[in-house]
Amino acid sequence: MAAGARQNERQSAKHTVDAHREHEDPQFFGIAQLAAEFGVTPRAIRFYETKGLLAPQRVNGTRVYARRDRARLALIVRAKAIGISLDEIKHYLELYGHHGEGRLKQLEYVVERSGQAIAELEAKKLQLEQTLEELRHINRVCKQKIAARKR
Amino acid sequence: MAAGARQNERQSAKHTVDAHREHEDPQFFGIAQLAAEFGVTPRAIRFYETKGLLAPQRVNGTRVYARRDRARLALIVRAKAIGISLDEIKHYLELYGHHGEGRLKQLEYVVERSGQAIAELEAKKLQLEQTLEELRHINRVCKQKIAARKR
DNA sequence: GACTCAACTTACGTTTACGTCAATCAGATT
DNA sequence: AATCTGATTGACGTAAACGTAAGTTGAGTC
Repeated sequence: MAAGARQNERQSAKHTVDAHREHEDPQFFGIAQLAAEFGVTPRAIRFYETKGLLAPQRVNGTRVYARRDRARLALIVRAKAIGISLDEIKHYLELYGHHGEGRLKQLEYVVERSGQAIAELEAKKLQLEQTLEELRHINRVCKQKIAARKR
Repeated sequence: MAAGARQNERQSAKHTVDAHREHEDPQFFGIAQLAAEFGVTPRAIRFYETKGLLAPQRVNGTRVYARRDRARLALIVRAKAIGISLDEIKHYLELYGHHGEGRLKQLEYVVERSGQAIAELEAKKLQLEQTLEELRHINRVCKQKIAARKR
């Protein structure tokens, strides 16, 4: 992964332009690029867009993702991995978006919502740790039994 | 919750029997009881059964859950809260079931599978911690901004 | 200007995890 | 005996999160 950065080089009229961009961080990304990088399908990314989680610019219809969009996608993928629904993720993303410029009322709202989100995730974390404990116990016990039999 | 233990007392022919059982842990549970205790619907519990996650005894067709079944349900509910699919949960439950009596081959299988499960859950935990960090950051920053405005 | 190729849209199919509804049936109550 | 309660079994419906297929469009290439 993260292989989308260095594409196979081809000779073309714009290779000099490419050359002087070679060591910059890419500013924009295509849908397939991001899909490969984050291990999701382009279809999924378009789906997130229909759900209002992403809003890339269009260039003649083609989606062009800026680094902000890339960051949002990263958040989406991580949140999904934890088991958060897209609807919830949307709320989280709104938190990420609005904590810069808002009025006092808005800031307070963000504090409240993010507080809630933190509490919920911490609860999940506890559950997760407990299941992990139990699995580790099983693992340990079985290993001991195996060792006991080999003697 | 956990209110299923003390039911409203009623006068009946077996109140003496009830009396001498009053301070024991209940051995068996009904479907509605467990549903209330774990915050799921009876229909969901039956659904888990069709998926092979539970196998309560039947008394004239009525489901009667022993403490083992109750424990399994507890595991299911916890695992679900983390975002594990029922299919995966089924595998986990098989681990819980078989780590007592198995042959060496089976023990080794359990060690391997539980090792995998542990690795996956630890990955999830890392993701979760990162999202938590970010949310805490947002929360902190917003609180500071609010404090700054109030001065 | 035809071709290619990637990306687009529209629409329908699929899987997971249930909910809802209807009919039924066993036990307990009246 | 009739009724009421609580549980059971299908059958069907639904929402989320995509996948798949079919046809379209736009940007470069020859």
